[in-house]
Amino acid sequence: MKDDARSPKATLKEHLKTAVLTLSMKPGADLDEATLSDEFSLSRTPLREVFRQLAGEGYLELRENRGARVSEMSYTTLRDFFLAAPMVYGAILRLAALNATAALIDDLKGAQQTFEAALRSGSGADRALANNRFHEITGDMADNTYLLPSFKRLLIDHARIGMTFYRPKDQVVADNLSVASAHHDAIIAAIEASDEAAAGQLAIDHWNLSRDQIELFVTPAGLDLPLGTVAHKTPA
Amino acid sequence: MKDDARSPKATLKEHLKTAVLTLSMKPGADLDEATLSDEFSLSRTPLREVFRQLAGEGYLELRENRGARVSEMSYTTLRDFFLAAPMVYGAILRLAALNATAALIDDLKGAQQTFEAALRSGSGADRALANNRFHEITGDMADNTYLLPSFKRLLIDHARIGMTFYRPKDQVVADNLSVASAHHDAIIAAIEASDEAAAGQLAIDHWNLSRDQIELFVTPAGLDLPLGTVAHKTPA
DNA sequence: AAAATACAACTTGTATACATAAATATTTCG
DNA sequence: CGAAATATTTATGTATACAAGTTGTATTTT
Repeated sequence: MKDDARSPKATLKEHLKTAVLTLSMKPGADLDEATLSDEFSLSRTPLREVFRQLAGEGYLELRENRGARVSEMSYTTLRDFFLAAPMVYGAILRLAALNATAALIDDLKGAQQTFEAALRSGSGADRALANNRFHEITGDMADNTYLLPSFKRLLIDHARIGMTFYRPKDQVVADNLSVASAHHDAIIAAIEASDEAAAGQLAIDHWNLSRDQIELFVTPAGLDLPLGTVAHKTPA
Repeated sequence: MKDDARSPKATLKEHLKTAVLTLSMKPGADLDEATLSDEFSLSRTPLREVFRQLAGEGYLELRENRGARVSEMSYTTLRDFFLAAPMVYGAILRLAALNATAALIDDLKGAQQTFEAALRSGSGADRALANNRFHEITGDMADNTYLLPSFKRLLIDHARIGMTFYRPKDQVVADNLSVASAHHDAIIAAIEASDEAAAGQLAIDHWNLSRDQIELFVTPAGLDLPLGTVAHKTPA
């Protein structure tokens, strides 16, 4: 299924993937066949095939006689995610260090430049997409049929988690992002040097950073307000 | 997509999965839409949707304008497989030991009984399917969205590798199978006791057994025949 | 005789019309 | 009024017809 990038089908697929990753379509949101069919000038038959394919890749969920919706994120998601991610990503980066080709290393450097550009001047969505692209390439480098399916699902929710727990005004968050960018550079170096052990360790470090950021978000420092300031509704 | 088990669509899906797992459809084999459409009294539209879904799960591969074929197994398959399998299966069994419900433990025991019955009197395909079912249940127990996709792909090729490297006449193979069955019993015990460490170790042991059996198959003892027995073509 | 090209048969992709199931609004009756 | 039953509407599932692309074969050309 290597779609021509210009076909309406490929356009739709790209659009939906981006929308899911950037949360512009929220988890659980319903997809209407008729509407999308109109918007992308595509009949329902190929549209539904795209749904099924994206469901297979983990972007959507299909329910019998009830259409498609964006994959849910529940409160067990984060736990499942951080259980699986270090292991899978560690394996991916070790294999990437062993198997990377010169061409893919170039791609990875390009993706990192795009990521840095997005850090400086892009939107949150731009940053999430660029980061996603960077990691996808490491997956290509690892080139293991059996690890990729889980890795790609992790990347989907990695992007969505990043979008969820990002607060642009927060200095700590900004600092974390530049650390993440430094990680990317170190990952490139380890892969280029075929340094399997370093690559594996960087995977762990990278996820620890993500987890720290989420902890900051979930358990913030309490607001410093005296009790008793809650507004009461005036009786009619 | 919880299909009614009686719907022609579900029947087709079941049939194709089984055929792929048991090698009754060989890796790389082409699937003809018209023929299958006839055989399962289903029009091409839903049939193609099933193709796409099975492609998402790793049973089939779709190629633009060239229909579907059964997923290939290449030279690198075995290597990729044994790289990923111990890690993923180890994680699955550890999580299964932590999360298994009583209902699923019952299911697992039932699957193991079916497997033993197949060992005694079933065909190679029966055995592969029963074994596949057993491991699928451990995946359900682990209940981690991110690990399951890779695990399920591993199970597909585990079944196919088992079918490929099985020789019914060989005593060593038969012995290995009864060891495998003993592993299953030990796995059930570890899960029931919530013994995470034991479960993880059993995963390793189980794959080592598989790998040994394949080595036996790939590098057999040479045939003991003298040189010089090659027949020459008589000149005309 | 070998290569190139044009044609024909077949396969896949898409659109549309129809069938069926779910959701919603309406009516009926307690 | 309110709850249940029923009609209406809307959305999903399937079949079929047609369009577009691919493959194999026959013919032509060198």
